[in-house]
Amino acid sequence: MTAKPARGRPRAYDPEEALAAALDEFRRRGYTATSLDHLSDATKMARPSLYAAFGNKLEIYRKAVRQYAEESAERRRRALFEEPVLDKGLEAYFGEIVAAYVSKEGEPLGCPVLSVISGEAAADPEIGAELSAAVGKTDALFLKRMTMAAEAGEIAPGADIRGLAAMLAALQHSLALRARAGTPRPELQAIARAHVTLALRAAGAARPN
Amino acid sequence: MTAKPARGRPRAYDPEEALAAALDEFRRRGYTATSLDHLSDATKMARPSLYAAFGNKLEIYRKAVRQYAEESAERRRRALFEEPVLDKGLEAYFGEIVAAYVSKEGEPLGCPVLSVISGEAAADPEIGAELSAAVGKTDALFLKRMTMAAEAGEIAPGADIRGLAAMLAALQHSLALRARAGTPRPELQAIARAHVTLALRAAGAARPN
DNA sequence: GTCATTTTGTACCACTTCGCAAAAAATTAA
DNA sequence: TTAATTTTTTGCGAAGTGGTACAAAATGAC
Repeated sequence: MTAKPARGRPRAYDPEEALAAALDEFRRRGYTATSLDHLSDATKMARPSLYAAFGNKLEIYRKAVRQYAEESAERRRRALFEEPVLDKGLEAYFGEIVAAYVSKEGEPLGCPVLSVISGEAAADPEIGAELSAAVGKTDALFLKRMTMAAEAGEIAPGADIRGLAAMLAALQHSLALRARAGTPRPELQAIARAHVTLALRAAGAARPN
Repeated sequence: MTAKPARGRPRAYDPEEALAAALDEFRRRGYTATSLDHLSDATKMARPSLYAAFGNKLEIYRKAVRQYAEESAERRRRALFEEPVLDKGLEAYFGEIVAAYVSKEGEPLGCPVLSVISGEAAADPEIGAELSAAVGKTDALFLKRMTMAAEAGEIAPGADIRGLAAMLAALQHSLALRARAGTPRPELQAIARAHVTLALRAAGAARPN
């Protein structure tokens, strides 16, 4: 990843930083309310540069989300799967989720996807697809983990694997929404813990507490 | 509620119909993406009439939501409380929720509040308050119902009342989001049923099935 | 009919929106 | 130096934004 010497005028911005700044802007304002001028200010790139580098508004958003997902979601996936004990894996996963849904300054901003494009998803098919894909990925993740847990005998035989996965996804959706509504971080953590505990009890799991 | 003879030129619109049409527009497009022109078209009211009748955009939205809430949320509240058996009450409640989150034509549009203003809630304090209030009302509703159930001995003594209430609220949040992402009605129903069943099991409730 | 009253319709305001064309600047290669 | 290449900068344009002023229209009261 060393910088190539390039040929023409060197670019005055770092694409990764720019996309991170753009995502932050989207996260604060919502998709539609974020204008290219806002993005231009946040990234310190002139509008035509933005356009040349990333494309139109939707493409900027998509690229910003992809960068975020590759960095953040991967860490969450590991938290969920590299811990063999289901209870602890879920604890770690939702710890990462809560951390991701709160800004560095502590503001509960919610999810860069769920909390940001929900409003536009019904009217714009492309954005609808984006939201649907995000939901689907989370579902698949939990379904896989619950299947693993069932095979490992961590949850009662005959338990409703799909239902349990959906129940955990619901927690994630709820955390995104609550964060967006301003619920502070400690409360989000408490909600996550209680929900996981109850879900495991419903699963007939080996009692953690 | 009979129409008063009034004095000046009679209004050419029905306020209730206009607010319903406005809410539908908000629901389809999201808050920011819905312009006064869109509302003007949908309600067949000229923009100045809209303004004179309901106020600015945010007030139009608020009044449209209030009308929806008074009509729809009241029915849900009754479904939840007038059925003494917890299981059946929850079934009825979420049946109403799913119905409300799908349009008459069958399009899964989500919640007129949760799915519509989530994007704007972080940037605009007034909208943030609106979202927060909506979340809080649902929480209070479930908390009250679970407290009743505990007193009636429908759930295990010492059960986590707050946690269970939050878990049911999470289902509602998840249904709003999934509907917004295009999940068809039968699937929403199935998700709701499974979630309620699992939540009741976690509560140590009298087994329904 | 005439007046007061209320709603409607037309037109407009200042501002913002996305997107782009074209020129200027900064660099490497020759 | 000159040429080639890439990025930045300036500025524009057509459309849309929320909001409003003001005259025209439609009614009941007198």
